Amino acid sequence: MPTPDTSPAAHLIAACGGRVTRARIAVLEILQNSPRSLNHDDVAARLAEDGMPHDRVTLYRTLDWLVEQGLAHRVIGPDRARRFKAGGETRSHHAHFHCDRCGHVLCLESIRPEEQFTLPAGYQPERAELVFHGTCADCGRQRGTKI
Amino acid sequence: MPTPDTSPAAHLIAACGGRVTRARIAVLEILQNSPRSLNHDDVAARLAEDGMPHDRVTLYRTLDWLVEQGLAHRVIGPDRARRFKAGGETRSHHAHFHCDRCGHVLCLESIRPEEQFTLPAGYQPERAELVFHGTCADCGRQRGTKI
DNA sequence: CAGTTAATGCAACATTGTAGCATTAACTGC
DNA sequence: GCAGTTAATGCTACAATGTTGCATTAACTG
Repeated sequence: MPTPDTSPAAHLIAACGGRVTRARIAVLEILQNSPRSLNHDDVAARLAEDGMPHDRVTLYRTLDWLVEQGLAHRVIGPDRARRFKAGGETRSHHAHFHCDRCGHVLCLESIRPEEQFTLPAGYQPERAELVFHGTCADCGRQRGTKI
Repeated sequence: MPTPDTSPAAHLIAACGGRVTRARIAVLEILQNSPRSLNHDDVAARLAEDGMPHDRVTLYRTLDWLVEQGLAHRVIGPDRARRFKAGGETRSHHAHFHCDRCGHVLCLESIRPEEQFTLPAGYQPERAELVFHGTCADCGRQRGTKI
C-alpha cells in the first residue's frame, strides 16, 4: 500500500497490542470521522466506497475487537441492529440523543446529568443514563424523508 | 374449556374489539403477573409450563397485537431481543432509580429531566429518559445482602 | 527473509423476526 | 344450540443480523 501507516488510528491500534491491519485502520478512521453512530452496513458501504471492501464477518470481528480494546463502543438501535461509535464507553457522564426517525445516537457532551441532580437520602447512584428521544437536526431539516 | 373467561385479561382484550382467544388471555396474564419484562422465549416457556404451548409465530403476532392495542409495550434489550411488559407505554416525565443490587426500579417523581436541559439547536426532543443506577436506600442499609 | 501466528475470507450455522397460506376456532345470526 | 363467516392459529419458508469452524493470507518476529 502507498502510505505506511503513521495515522493516529494506526497508533491507537498498535498501542493496544494488536496487529495493525488495513481493516482495523480503515474501520477506526471511518468511525472517527463520523459524527453519528454507524451500523455494519454503513461501515461496509464506506469501506467499499474507499475501494477496500471486506467480508461481512471480518467487519463484525473488527468492530467487536475495537470495542473490546476500548477504541469504540456499541449501542443497540430500535431496529435491533448494533451501531458503533469511535471512543470508549463513556460510562455515561454525558447524555445521548436518540433519533426516533433515523435511529442514530448522538452524544451530547455538554449535558452531564450526574452533576445536575440531588437524589433523596439513602440513594447511592453510581452512574446515570440520560437519553433524549425525538428528531435529530438532520432529520428535522429533511421532513418527510423515509427512515 | 373449563372456565369461561371472565378474567380481567379477557375483559381487556374484549374491550379492544379483538377475539378473545386463549393465546391472548394467557400471554396477557403472563405479562401482567411478571414484575419484569419478558422476551419471546420467556413467554413461550411459561405458556409451555401452563400446558398450552403455542407456535413461535403466534406468539410474535399475539405480542405485537397486544402492543398495538396498548395492552402491552415493548423495549429493546441489550441482547437486541425485544422484551414486553403489560400496560401501555409509560411516557413518564420523571426519572427512575434502578437498584443494581435488588433490581427494583423506583420512581423519582421530583426529578423531571425535560425541564432541566437545553439541547443544541436543531434537536427536537419529544421525551427524555433519565435512569440512575446504583444502590437504593434499602440495600444501602443492609449491606452484603445478595441480589 | 523465512517462520510463526493473528487476521482474514469463505461456508455453514444460529438467533430473531416476517410473509404466505391452509386449517382451526371464536364470534354472529338464526 | 347450530351453521356460516372470518379472525386467529400453526406450519413452512424466508429475511436480517450475528456467530463458528477452518483453510488461507499477511503482519509481525528473530
